[in-house]
Amino acid sequence: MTTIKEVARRAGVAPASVTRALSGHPNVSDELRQKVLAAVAETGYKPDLLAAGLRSRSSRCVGIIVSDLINPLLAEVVHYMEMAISQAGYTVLLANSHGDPARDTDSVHTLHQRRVDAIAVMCVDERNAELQQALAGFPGPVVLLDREIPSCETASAVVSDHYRGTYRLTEHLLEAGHREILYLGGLLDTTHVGRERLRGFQAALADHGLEMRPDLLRASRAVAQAGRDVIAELLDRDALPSAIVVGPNPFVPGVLTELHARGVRVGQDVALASLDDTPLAVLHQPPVTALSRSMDELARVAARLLLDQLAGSRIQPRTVVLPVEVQLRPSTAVTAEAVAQNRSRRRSGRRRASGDGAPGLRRGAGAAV
Amino acid sequence: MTTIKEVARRAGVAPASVTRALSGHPNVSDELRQKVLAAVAETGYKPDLLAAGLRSRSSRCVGIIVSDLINPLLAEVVHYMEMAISQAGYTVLLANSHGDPARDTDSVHTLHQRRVDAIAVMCVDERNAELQQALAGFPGPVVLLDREIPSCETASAVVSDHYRGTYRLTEHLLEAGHREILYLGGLLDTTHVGRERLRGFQAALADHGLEMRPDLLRASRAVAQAGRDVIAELLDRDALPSAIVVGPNPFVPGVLTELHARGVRVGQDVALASLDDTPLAVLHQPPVTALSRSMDELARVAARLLLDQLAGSRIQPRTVVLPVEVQLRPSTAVTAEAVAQNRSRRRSGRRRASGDGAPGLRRGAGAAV
DNA sequence: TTGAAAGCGCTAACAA
DNA sequence: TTGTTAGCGCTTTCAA
Repeated sequence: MTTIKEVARRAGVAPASVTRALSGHPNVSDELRQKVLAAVAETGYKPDLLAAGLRSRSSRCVGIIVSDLINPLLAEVVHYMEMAISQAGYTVLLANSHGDPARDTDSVHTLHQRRVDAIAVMCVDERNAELQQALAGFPGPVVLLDREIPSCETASAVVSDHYRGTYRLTEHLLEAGHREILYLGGLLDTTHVGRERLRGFQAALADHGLEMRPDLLRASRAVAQAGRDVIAELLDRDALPSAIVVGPNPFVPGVLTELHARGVRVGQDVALASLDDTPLAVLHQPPVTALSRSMDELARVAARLLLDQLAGSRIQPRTVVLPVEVQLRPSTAVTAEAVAQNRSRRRSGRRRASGDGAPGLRRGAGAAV
Repeated sequence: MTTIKEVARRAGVAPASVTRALSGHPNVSDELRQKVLAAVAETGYKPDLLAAGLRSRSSRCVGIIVSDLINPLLAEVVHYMEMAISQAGYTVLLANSHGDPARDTDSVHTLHQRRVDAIAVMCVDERNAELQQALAGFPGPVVLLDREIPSCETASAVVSDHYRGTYRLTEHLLEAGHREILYLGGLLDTTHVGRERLRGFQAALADHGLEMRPDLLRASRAVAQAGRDVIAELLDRDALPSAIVVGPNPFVPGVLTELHARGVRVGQDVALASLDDTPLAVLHQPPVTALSRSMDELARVAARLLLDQLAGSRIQPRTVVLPVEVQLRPSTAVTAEAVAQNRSRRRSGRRRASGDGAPGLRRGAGAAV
């Protein structure tokens, strides 16, 4: 590997002049620059960024901590953040927590040791005290994405307006007469997302004179099987409510799979709404009502915040709230009353044609409503 | 930030002894180790990995180049690779090419300059000469994922058996009597995936005495809109064939959207198969036949190859081929004959109820087959 | 088993 | 405008 010394020797100049010529230093003569560029071209010299970082005390790297890259929505955020970050001349160090809060903390330490200039955080558990401490000890700017850590005063945050989105989605169900609504969320209190969504759901219920029923509140890590299990269990107990609000997008396939398997018709025997929008929600028959938001925008705003702070503008850390849209689709175009009728009609239909293999609500699940 | 000097001073030992104590050097007395560990605990010392990397000539970082992280399948590979790599004590540098071949090359240079110990490559265009040259100039191990660069003798490769998978999928359609099959692929010759899939498709045709019809071969970058456009154009020309093979998963939503919009019933008015499996393919009504493979396994095998080479076992670079499964589903459970019948029945049906707004094949698309 | 010295490759600070 | 010198924080080498 050619070093700066070798280039300097060939060009007949000092190593520092090579640095200056290559880094666009203002006071460099054309002649010197020519000599240096020629020597660089000859040798194929590429500066060692490890050494440069050590000396200049800036690695020009940004760390991204993500709770679970297998979630396409989070992958999308990383995608767009990487775009903005690399465009600004920084390289991304990626740390994936795989749903384990301890890894969040480890990642901050590792990134710190690798001397990244800034960190973007989509952690598993924002309440984790060790994580908070590790972030507080990190010297550079920190931006949280859909997370909030009030204790961490050096951190900016970009969040979607999950409260408002979920409130309006729930309101839509309540206005269709639904009084028993299953809320199937991710971990409810580890992140801003989980917390605000549940808060929006509860507020909408309260404004319609309803309380959250503990038996209709389910939460678990955002893995597909969980969605399936919850629906299966409710159907087994003949306790499927007339409407379902399902949170993190990994649950959606599981919920739909189990409903199909049991012959429960979405949009007829149950109303279904998702708090994340996906191609599946759009293309399912019937299409599924969902909350949508721009992960692109989330990423761009977060990257801008980080890069501005890195560029030295002494911007105060701040919180940006981005809008969430309700995408109304046929899966919720059914009133509670219609759900009850559909279920009882199917029940009696099955009785008439008893013993046939046609799919239908098992064990008269409609009676539970 | 505490440095090794400060720790050494506190422990009353030499800096080199701190390194030895912390790095598990064999010849270190218990006493010295205790003193060092105490000083480390007191100060919260964390070694500067930039400096360590500079001196030891190994950054303990691995670069991953990915053509487009927004593709959930690629994100999944990155997810599992990161898992294996970080478990081995390495940190991942992520470089996303956003579909631009020039960025592939840039990324290799950047990662090289950042002194990563190895590179995993899912590039946009494996034929790119600059990329090949950049990879050849990289001193560490290189592993290609679903890519092949014969010229690069230092690179291992892990590929899925796209040829065999696509062959069998196509055979399945041919056996149902389909003779006009649209092949809607990604860029056909820039990667092993694209090339092998097309080769498998053509081989299956050839073995049934058919040639590839240029008007039934479409290719474009793997973005959603492309799928939609191709179907729209074919329907506009009344030229939709009886079966469709659609390649990269981003096309699938577009294809389905357009078919739905035009009232073409998948599995009745057209047979549809996808070369990538997704939750959408599984949960679509009717479910869509697709090729599936384990991205998890792909990633693990690739990571193992890289890490083994890093661990010094002088393994020859080699190519590993992983299996691809055909998931038969109802979307292809329709013969060419049935497609023709369905289309003409719908056509006459529409004629009887002419002028109504019901969805149906426009302009008698069935006649084209 | 431990310490002292050197130096990885670069850039900042200062001097010319 | 350019060169010289020093040193970022660590690990390696060599000597004790």
